Amino acid sequence: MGAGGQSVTHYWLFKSEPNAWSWPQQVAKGEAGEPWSGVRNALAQQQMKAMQVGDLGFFYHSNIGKEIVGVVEVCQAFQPDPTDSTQKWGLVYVKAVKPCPKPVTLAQVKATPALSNMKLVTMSRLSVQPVREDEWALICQMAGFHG
DNA sequence: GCCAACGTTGGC
DNA sequence: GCCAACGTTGGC
Repeated sequence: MGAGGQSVTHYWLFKSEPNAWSWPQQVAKGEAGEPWSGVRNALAQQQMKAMQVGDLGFFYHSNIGKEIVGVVEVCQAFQPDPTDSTQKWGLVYVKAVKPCPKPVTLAQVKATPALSNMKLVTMSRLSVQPVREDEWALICQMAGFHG
């Protein structure tokens, strides 16, 4: 990638309460993926607008678990959210890529100085967040991924 | 179950 | 257009 600079993969983090939508449910959707509907926050919305097919994201369980449990890939770009009658909000589709061999907990993230600027720490209520490339690489290591 | 953070709403 | 009140999210 990189030639022309427009196919660079960007990294994200999607939060979900496992009560409402869990990693196993996401995995069960397979290649078809799942519309990430219901986001009603302008900042989170901006992130989804900026996403491109092929971008990767962490799947984070909020409230219960409080850990990054897997990796998802954006498989459909930003489009209107059919659950929104005001036509104001949109969504992207994400599909499960792989589970984390070792889930990375919020406590671990907070205990890691290099991750202390993550939105997960500094803007804990933002449900869709950008992740820097160096943060992505480090968390992948911590999660037990190689390469 | 509590509380802090923060976005949204509505009165002025 | 400001700001107080309120609701929601999410960590603890």
